[in-house]
Amino acid sequence: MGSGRNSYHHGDLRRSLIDEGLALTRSRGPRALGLRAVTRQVGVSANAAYRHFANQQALVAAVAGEILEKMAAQMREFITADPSPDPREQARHRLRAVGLGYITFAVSEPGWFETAFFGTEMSDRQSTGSDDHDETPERHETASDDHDEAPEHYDEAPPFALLVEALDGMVAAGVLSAERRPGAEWSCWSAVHGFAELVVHGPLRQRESVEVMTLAARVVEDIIAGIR
Amino acid sequence: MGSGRNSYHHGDLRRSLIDEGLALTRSRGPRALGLRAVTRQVGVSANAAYRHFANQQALVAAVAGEILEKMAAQMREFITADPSPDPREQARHRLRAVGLGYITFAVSEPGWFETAFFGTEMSDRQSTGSDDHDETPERHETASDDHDEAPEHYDEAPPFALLVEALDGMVAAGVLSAERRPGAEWSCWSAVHGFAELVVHGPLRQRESVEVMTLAARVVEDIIAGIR
DNA sequence: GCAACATGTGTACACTGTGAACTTCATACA
DNA sequence: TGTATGAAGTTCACAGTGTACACATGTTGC
Repeated sequence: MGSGRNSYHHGDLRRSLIDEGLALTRSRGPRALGLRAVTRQVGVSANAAYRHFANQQALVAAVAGEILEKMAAQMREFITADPSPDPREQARHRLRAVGLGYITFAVSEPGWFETAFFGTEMSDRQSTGSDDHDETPERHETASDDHDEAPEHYDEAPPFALLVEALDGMVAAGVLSAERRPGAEWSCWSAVHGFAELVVHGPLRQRESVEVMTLAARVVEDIIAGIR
Repeated sequence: MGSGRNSYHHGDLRRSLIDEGLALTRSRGPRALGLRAVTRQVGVSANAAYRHFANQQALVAAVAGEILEKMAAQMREFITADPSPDPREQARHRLRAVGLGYITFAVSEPGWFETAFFGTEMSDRQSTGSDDHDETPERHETASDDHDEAPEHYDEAPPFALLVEALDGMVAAGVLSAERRPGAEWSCWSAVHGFAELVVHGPLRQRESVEVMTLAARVVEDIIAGIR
């Protein structure tokens, strides 16, 4: 059948829940992504979500995954063709675009950014807090019964892959020496992610976005110069 | 009288709540800092906390403030006297120590680090979510415009002040040019905070701490080289 | 047509933060 | 020496949360 919801069964509830999760987090961040809130919005009972997600965290992880895809897509748009014929300058431009694209996404979609990187942390269940100290042996990852589900693998996330590509391109173009290549992703990722973090819930929060992007350009420039 | 709790009144409940908050967040992060959990641990009713804090966020903010003090203290310990007589090298060493001290704190006290920078975000109340029409009966507004509540001033936080000091020292020592000084704090803060973030809930989470500190040294070196 | 199965509903429970009214105690003042 | 006052802690209540369990409903293979 089509994706209508004219009857008892919904059609594609999983898709609808994720879509509504995207809408909620876009405007109000990860704390708006309650299990009851999402199901209420879709017009379905709260427990219906458990047919498609092991728990709330799994829903958040699924939404976060789609946000990371959107982020990578916007970053790719950011990497337009470079007018410069010099491959050295092209490689540098590409790396710059990766960094600025990352930050641009965080600035223009703070709710999504927050959800992608801190969403699952926000929705943790409590653990009784009994007085004797426990070592918290949690780590129950719900075994990922479904196909997708890559909740915490930032290092496999599409934006990270773009960064790695750009850095490899730097080496290929001869702008970055091979022995300084390993570890460079952590410097770049740290600077760019840290800056986004400062914008989203740090001291740069209420600054004008043009001022923010000026500072962002400085940060990106500095870290590219720093990895050498 | 002393700080005993032998009678109906507690003595210094505010202090005890913060101390217990520090203990809880140290081992289990900001999500363990529930209002009921803290008061239960102290042995007092839940609403007793409201005599000392406007709400849960205020408690978290108070705990976060004390953590930032501890962080700055550990960073200051990290800045030991430099054997080098060269003031240029001293200034650089100082900046390096600020960065590595910051990261070291995050690595050795992840629960505290998370609480200091993300604690208040974790405990936000929801707002009904029905963007349709609201027929909520009269809602008495608490109108708490009265007392301040400034929980988010990272840029006035002690660790940030240490960074600014170190950068000014770089200029004074002639290692950093005056016209590249403005904005340099954002580059450094971004790189260091971003790296700490990757360690605390990013892809570097379960790496050995010696390996983490090796990578940290690289990041700090890169960003110092980058600001020029 | 009917069993098996997947999907959505209803009820219930243990939690949470917080408001309002009540109780206890320490202290200033007659 | 009382006694009013007010700060500090208690109890009760309420709305809201995630989720476990039993049940209802619709789809699909035989």
